[in-house]
Amino acid sequence: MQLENLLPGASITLPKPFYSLSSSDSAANSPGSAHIDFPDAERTEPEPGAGPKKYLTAAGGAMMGEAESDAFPGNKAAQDERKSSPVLGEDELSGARRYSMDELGSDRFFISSQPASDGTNPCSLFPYGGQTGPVYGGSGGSRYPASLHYGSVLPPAGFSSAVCPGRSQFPTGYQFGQAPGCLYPSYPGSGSAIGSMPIPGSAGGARAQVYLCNRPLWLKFHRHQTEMIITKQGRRMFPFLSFNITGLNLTAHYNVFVEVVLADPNHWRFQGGKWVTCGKADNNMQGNKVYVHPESPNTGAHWMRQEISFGKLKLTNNKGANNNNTQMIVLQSLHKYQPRLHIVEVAEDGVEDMSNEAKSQTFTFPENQFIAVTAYQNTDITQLKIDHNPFAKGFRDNYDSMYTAPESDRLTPSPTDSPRSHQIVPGARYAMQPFFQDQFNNLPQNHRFYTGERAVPQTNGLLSPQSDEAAAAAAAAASAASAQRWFVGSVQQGGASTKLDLSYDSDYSASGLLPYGIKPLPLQTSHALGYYPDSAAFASMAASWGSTRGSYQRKVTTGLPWSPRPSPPAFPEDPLAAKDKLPEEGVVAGASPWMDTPHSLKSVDSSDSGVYSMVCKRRRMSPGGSSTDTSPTIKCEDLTADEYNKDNPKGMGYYAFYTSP
DNA sequence: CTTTTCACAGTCGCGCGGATGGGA
DNA sequence: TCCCATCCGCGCGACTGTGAAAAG
Repeated sequence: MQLENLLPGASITLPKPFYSLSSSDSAANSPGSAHIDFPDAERTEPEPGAGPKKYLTAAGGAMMGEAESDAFPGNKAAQDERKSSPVLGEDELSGARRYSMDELGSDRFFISSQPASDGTNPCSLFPYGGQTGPVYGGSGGSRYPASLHYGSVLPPAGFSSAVCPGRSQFPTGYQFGQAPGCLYPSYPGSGSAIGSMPIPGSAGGARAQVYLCNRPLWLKFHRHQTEMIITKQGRRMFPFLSFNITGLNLTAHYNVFVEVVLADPNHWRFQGGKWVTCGKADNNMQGNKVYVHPESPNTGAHWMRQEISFGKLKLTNNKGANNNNTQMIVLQSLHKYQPRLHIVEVAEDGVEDMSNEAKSQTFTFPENQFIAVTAYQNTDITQLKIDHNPFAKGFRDNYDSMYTAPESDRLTPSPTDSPRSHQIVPGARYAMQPFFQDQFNNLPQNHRFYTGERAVPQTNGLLSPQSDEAAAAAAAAASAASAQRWFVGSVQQGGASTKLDLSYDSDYSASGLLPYGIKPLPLQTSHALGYYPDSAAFASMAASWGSTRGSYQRKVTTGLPWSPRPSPPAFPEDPLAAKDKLPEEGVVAGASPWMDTPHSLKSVDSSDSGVYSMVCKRRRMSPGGSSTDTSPTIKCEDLTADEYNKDNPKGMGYYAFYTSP
């Protein structure tokens, strides 16, 4: 498919950097900055003195646990911590502003848990709320009203060709892929790309909204600076990109594709246990940067009916792969990239409607950023990949024996003969499982907590195969309706809520998602990489709970003077870290999340920087063969992931939800 | 010394073919 | 006895990270 056909004249814009603007930044630097309210943020806002933190109160919240809670910048505590974090200074190389997007915690993402605290209802957090607040207009000015598009902010004039000369295939004016589609020029802005173009046929100028399905997992990686392997043959991404879309015209046709652009102008290298910049990025890298979803073009109903996964997208460093393999995106090693989702309305025949250049939307999730590598550098990432990627199961430590540890080694007793289903899933954690299960309505456990009152009936339609477009459209419509009912219902039911309700209420009700009917029940589809379950997100979340860090056996760190946490400097303020510590590391103040590392290892790391360096580079399998301290936790992690994967091949984490004001 | 490439072992899903069982 | 459907095992390929070797 020709890109030109897809997007000729498309006004795909470089989304403004995301998360980037702190409250002060927004006010001082970006009068036109988009007021992106990250609904999710609200879920994580801790209410000191107001009882258990929200993300821990409800089963759902607990389940989402770290990934979610960590992720949200809205966390005041996290913000505070971030502001005072000494680690912040580590990013001198990258530049604070440049990576402002990584400062996942700007105030503007802080959505009060109190629906009326600011005099607005949750709706105000979204574009439909009639919000006319400032929207980042782009450094070069946007040709679009700032009140809209995130994905409509055009890059500075001349940017595409001057800065990114690599995208000659794009028509002049088509900034979309400007050169390796450089995103960084506008980095300091915000960005969570939110599509917001009016959709023909949609009353009130509906704008598409995109949810990052496996966001918890992405966040988990993002926290350590995600790395993606690139090979000549092409390597799949993990986590892979998976979205849910709403707000499209049911009958209109769209092309959906992912573009991977440079996230910053630097060349990176892994040194001293962290990523540091070293020189300029090569902007002249040629090669395909776009991966068109194989189901494109298709109707809005189709796209909204199901999760849109890009699991077959492959990354390569083989420049020659661009011409003959549209499934591969050509990247350059040791460069940081930002995937972007594009939705372009096209004619039924797949040809983009040239008459309306505004029919394109771009969505960017900062947590999708990654550094392309030919070999993993950060062992944390390696371990995360191993732990969560089904294809890497063979590399998991004690995969077989992990479940046979003595009872005394288990975190929790196994009351039944099914240790897997218990020891790894402590109450709160496990309680959340039904939440996910419910989304797919495919697990026996569905009925454990929920009965007829659940949203199941409402979702049946969604889950049922649709025979034709009309049905699909109806289903999609019903999707929104049912979703909304579901969300609202759980909120309105208040105290009568089931665990699910609690979780949802806690996590979403005040988030502002309700009014827009997030799709809580994506259809199960055969194409969605069942063998690549999104449940990894779930697994990642579960894995992050409790004292399960030992399994990672990171060699980095603990004794390092500059930071207890060798996480990339780009995320010194990552609220993930702050939040992460709350539930599982609070006991050891200032301790690394990986403090469970065997002592022998820690001592080595802390005493010898040279050794440390090496250690950081190579993952160690069960150091010392001592599994007593880690096995149980490993079990927990893998078990959770495994169990969930088995039972819920389509399990999806909660969504990251981006919309524009 | 850093980065890239390659072969390797492990897991998993899928397809094929044979075995089995039921019905005509 | 034949036909058909189902089940099961095997082999293949896809995919993963590892670790050594090669390349720069």
